[in-house]
Amino acid sequence: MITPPDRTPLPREFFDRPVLEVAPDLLGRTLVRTTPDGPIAVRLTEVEAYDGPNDPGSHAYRGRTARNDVMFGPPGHVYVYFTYGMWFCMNLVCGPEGRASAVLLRAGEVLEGAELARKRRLSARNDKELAKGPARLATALGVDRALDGTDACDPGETPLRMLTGTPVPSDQVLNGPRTGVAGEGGVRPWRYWVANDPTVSPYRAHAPRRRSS
DNA sequence: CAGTCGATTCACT
DNA sequence: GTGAATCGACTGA
Repeated sequence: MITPPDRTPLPREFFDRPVLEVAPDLLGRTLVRTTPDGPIAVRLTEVEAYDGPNDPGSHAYRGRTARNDVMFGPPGHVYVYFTYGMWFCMNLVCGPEGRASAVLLRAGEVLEGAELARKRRLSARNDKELAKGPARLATALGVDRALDGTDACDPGETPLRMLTGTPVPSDQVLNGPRTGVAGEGGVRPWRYWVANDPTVSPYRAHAPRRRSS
């Protein structure tokens, strides 16, 4: 249940800060996806920071391309990418504009619209797994490339909005190496999660794939 | 223009 | 714990 004070949209200034400041501050916030069937609301419990120009793990590390274009735009917009041939993951762009930094939304607790999320996440064995992992989160919310570039700060009838929610006190925020990131970029401790939260995804190191033939 | 591999998930052993 | 699924963005020739 979301109470009125927590329904306030996060202002753009919230995202117009260094990504390492924004990432932990997003924990406990509410992400709302509006669909024709109704809203789905998620409390964020796990995120990862990607800092464009300095970060070998970032999609923006090698410059602007058609795919990562949104990362180079204004803060507060949603960057959605397609990966492993079947999944989508979503990020929120941080400031300053043009730096191409963003926060990957990795997991959350479904607060509202669980019936809708379950229909999209048939393999989930319980509700804790509905949004436990970045692609699962996007799937549960019905987020795909059509939402790439959406302004999450727009107070109007946007399909996706970030609300104030209930920020997590910093003594309940843990951090560590990023999940699945190759090379030296992986060791940066820029993954943040809520301590002892059952919806946080398990850590996995980057797994290099065997060559075919 | 072909080769490589990914900010992952799921089914199985 | 291991491997398959699946496709398109990016790279380098």
